[in-house]
Amino acid sequence: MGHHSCCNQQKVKRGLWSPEEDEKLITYITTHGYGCWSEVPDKAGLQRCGKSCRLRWINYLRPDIRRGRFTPDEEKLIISLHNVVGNRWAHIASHLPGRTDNEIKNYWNSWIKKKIRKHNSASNSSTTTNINTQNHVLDFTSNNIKLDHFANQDQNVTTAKPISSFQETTLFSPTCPLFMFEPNSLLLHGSATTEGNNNNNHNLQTDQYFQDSVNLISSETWNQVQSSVSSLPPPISSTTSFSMDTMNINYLPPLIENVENMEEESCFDHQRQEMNNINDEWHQQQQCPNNNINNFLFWDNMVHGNDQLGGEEQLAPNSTNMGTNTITLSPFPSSSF
DNA sequence: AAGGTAAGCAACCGCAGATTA
DNA sequence: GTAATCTGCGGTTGCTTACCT
Repeated sequence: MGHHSCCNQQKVKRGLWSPEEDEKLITYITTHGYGCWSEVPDKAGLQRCGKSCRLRWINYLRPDIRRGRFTPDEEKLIISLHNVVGNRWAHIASHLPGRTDNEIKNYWNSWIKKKIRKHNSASNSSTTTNINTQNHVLDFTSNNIKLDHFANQDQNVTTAKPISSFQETTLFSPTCPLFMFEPNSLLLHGSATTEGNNNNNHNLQTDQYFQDSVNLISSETWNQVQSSVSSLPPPISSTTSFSMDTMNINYLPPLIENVENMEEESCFDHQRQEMNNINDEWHQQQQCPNNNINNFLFWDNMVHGNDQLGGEEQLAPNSTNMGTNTITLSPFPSSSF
C-alpha cells in the first residue's frame, strides 16, 4: 500500500479535512496542546496520521495564522529574503508572523511563474542589445538568481528590464537598498576607486570582467577578478567603502556584534538586526568554505552613513545617481565556489 | 451553456536530522 | 552505539475554482 510511512494505522483518512475533523483537532490541541503528534489522532479521535494532523494545525488551524493576500510589504520581504536564503521557506516564513512556509512557497511558485511568463512574452516582443540579458533571468527558478539593481542606462551592459524592476521590490524602500551577497558574486560595472583603511586608493579596472555576468560565476573568472583586486586591503574584516562613480557603497563586515549597544537608536537598527540574524545563519549553514567567501550587507550611503557602523571612513553623504551603475547580485552562493 | 485550461491552494510524499528506546 | 521513531522541511501532486473560448 502506498500510504505514507507514518500512517501505519488502518483506515487512515486522507485528502481534505472536513469541518468536523477540524473541530476535533482544534478542541484537542487547545485543551491538551501538542507534544507528540503521533498520539494526537488517537486521543483526538481522528482517523488521520499524526503528520497530517500536524500539517493541518500548522498550516491552517492554529489561531495565530494569518490569511488573505500578501501585503506589498510582505511581498517585498519575501522577495528580499528569497534573494538571500533561497528556497528555505520555513526560514522565510519565520520572518513573516502568521504566514506559513507552505503559503509562501505556493505564493512564490505562482509568482515566479508569472514573472517567467511575463518575461518570456516581453523578450519575444522586444529586441535586446545584450546577449546576457537572457542569462540574467534564466535562473529564476534556481538558487543562482541574479538580479540587476539600479536600472542601467549603459546599453552595452544590460537592458534587462524585468530585473531592474527589482529596485522597487527590495526590502524596505526603493531608496534604501539593503542586500546581502557574496563579494565574489558582485559585479561592478565601470572602474571603481576604493579607499582602503590606510588611505591608499586603489583603482579597479574591472570592466573586462564585469561585462559578462555569466562568466563571473565561473571560478576562473572570479580568480581573475580576485587577482585584479588583490592589492586591496582585505575588505572582509573592516568596513570598506567603494566609490563607484557617484554611488557609494559600504561593505560591512559580515557579522556585526553588539548591535544592541549602538549608541543611537536608528530606524535601521531592527533591519540591521534582522539582516545580522540572516547573516549569521547563512554563515553557519555555509560553513564558510574559505575566508574569502563572505557575505555583506549592502547599504546605500545616501540613506545610511557609515559613521553609525563604527567604520573608519567617513563617506561623502550623497549618493544620488544610481542609474549609471549596474550591480548584479547573485545573492545565494554559487555552487562553483 | 459547455468544455477546456490556468491559477490557487491544501495536502501528500520522501528525505534528513533529531530524538528516544 | 544503533535501530526505531518522530519531527520538520522542501518538492510535488491533485483538487477546486476561476477564467476563457
